[in-house]
Amino acid sequence: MATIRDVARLAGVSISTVSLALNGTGPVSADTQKKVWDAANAVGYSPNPLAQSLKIGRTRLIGMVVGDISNPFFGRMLKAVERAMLEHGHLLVVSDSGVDPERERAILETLVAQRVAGIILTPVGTSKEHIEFLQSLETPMVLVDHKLEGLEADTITSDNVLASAMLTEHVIRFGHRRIAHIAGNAGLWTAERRKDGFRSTMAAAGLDVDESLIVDGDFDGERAYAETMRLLTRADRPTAIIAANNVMALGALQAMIDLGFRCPEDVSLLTVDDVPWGNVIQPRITMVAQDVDEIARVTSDFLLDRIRAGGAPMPARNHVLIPRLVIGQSCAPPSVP
Amino acid sequence: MATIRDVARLAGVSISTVSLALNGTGPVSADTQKKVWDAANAVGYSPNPLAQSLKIGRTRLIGMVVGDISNPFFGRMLKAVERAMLEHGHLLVVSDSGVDPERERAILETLVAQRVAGIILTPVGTSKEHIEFLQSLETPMVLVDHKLEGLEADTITSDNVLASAMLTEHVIRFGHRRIAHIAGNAGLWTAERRKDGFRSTMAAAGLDVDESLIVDGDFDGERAYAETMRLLTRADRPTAIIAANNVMALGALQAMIDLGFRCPEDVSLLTVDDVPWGNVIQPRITMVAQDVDEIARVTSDFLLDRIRAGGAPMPARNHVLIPRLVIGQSCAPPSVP
DNA sequence: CCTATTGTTCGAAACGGTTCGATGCTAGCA
DNA sequence: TGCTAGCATCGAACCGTTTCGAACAATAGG
Repeated sequence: MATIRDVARLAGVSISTVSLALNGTGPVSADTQKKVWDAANAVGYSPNPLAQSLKIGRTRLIGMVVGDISNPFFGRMLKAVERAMLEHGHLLVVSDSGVDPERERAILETLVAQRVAGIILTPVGTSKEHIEFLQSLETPMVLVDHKLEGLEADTITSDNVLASAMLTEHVIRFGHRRIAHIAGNAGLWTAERRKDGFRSTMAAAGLDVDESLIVDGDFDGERAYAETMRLLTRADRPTAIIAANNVMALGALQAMIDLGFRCPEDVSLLTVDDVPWGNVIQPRITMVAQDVDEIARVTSDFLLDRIRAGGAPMPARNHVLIPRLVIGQSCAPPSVP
Repeated sequence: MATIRDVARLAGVSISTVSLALNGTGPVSADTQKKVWDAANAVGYSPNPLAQSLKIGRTRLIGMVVGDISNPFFGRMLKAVERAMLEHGHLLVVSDSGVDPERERAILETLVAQRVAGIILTPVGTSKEHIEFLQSLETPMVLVDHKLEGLEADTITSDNVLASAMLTEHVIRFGHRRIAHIAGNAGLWTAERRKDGFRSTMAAAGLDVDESLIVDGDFDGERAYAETMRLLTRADRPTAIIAANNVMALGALQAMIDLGFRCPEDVSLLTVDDVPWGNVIQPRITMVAQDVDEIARVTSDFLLDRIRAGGAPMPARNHVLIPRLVIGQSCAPPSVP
């Protein structure tokens, strides 16, 4: 591969002049400018990003760390973010933390060692040390989906309380009283907020919350399947289920089907987050949807702004998405009132 | 961040000795060894990968370029590959070529400039120049899903002819005669082979192939939706549809639902590739499935082998997956024989 | 005619590692 | 005792850039 020296030799100037000319930094006379560009084209020169990065101290890589890469919700976001970043000359490094704080931390350390330009993170660690660790990172960072109390950072989140409140409100209006909630990982901000929204709406409607109907599904399809099995085989089974995310809703639906329950005739089902190919799934599940493209756009914008700022202190911004209720066919009045 | 010089100073040795000791290359006495390690731990040293890569000439990054990142099939593969690579100290850079050869080429050039250690590619370019371009790359590379005639490279593919042959055979046995095929992008190896399998099986069964029933769906859900709409509103509509991939099958199913056709009573549907959450979709679609984990494993193994070989010539290996027919409830005898 | 100014260009020092040839030292052997 | 091997360590070059202060020529001002 041609180096800056080859260009300098051919153009008959020093390598510093080549650098100045090609980067447009520093004053260079018009004809030198031309000589250098011609030489660069002649030898097919393109600068070695490694050498540049070593000198500059940072690369043009962006690290993206999420809990579960294979969640299709993430896939759609990934696509939009990747495109936006590529337009600005950034490449995307993706990693899966497997919802494991230890792993998340190890990956982040690797990314920082790699001198990535910025980090997009769906944080799963919530301990005090973990937050201090995140705070200590110099790298520009935006948090998606979760928010961490006590961490000063840009965030893009949904109004999670509102999201599950909307679902709860909706299903209550159908006359349901025994409503189950399949929650996400205990301790995770998003999961807790959705739980809060469920509880407070139930309370506001004057309904007792049976704590045994709030189960932990770990944002995982299999786990949700098992928990739903357990819920629906109880004598006092719930008449409606609200899942805290799409994957768990599908797990729950699977369990219903396998047990021979009809949805919505026997059990109503609602979920937070869009379901992949939701409209070919029967019944169409009633949900609150988030605009993935909006998330991707804001995430990219926030991060690019911070990168441009070059580490200069910036007030943390917080973008809250307003969820939208999408009515499907998965809700009906309870069969046994 | 601590550099090798800090370690050398603290340990009272030269930086070359530190490098030798830490990397285990070169002879180092036992107590020097210890001094160096202690010093390294004391200052919290970790080598700068940029500096290493600049010297070595390659990074520990792996580039992965596919046609559509957001395809859930890819998401599952990504997860497995990322994990395998991380275990070997590699990070994964993902890119979406959008099934555009120009874009694919630009991305590959960027990756090569970045000195990635290896490339996983789902190639979409098929022109002669494109193949020559790929051949000219020095970087270790494996091709997934598609194979390019005339390109000497490791490949992981399905027996695509067999895959669609199995589906065609299956649906013929139900008594169908007018069978449509929604194919992938014209010219793409995988798409053509699947088309071949369809045609040859029809011919072998003594059935005429109505060429107007073979439509181009570009491996795209929306496109497939539109084409299915067109197919099913014809007077001589087909009684069965074979989609060349999962996303197109879902698009086709959506079209059927929207037109008020019942599946399988009115139209049978079959597909190549697993469908995300296929078992909650009604009806369960009959398909030939590929083992994603096997693809991911073999892909990682092939690439890691090549990276280990350090660019030394190796015969190209070719792994062919045998597809497995998974019977669903989306096939029935034709309603109008 | 000398100096100050301006506009270009250059040399050299980083950035943080790896690697190879040279060097110093000790031990073994004649 | 002198010579050679062999082991451990070191110095320096190098990977390919950026950047900064210095040098230089030409022009303007006094």
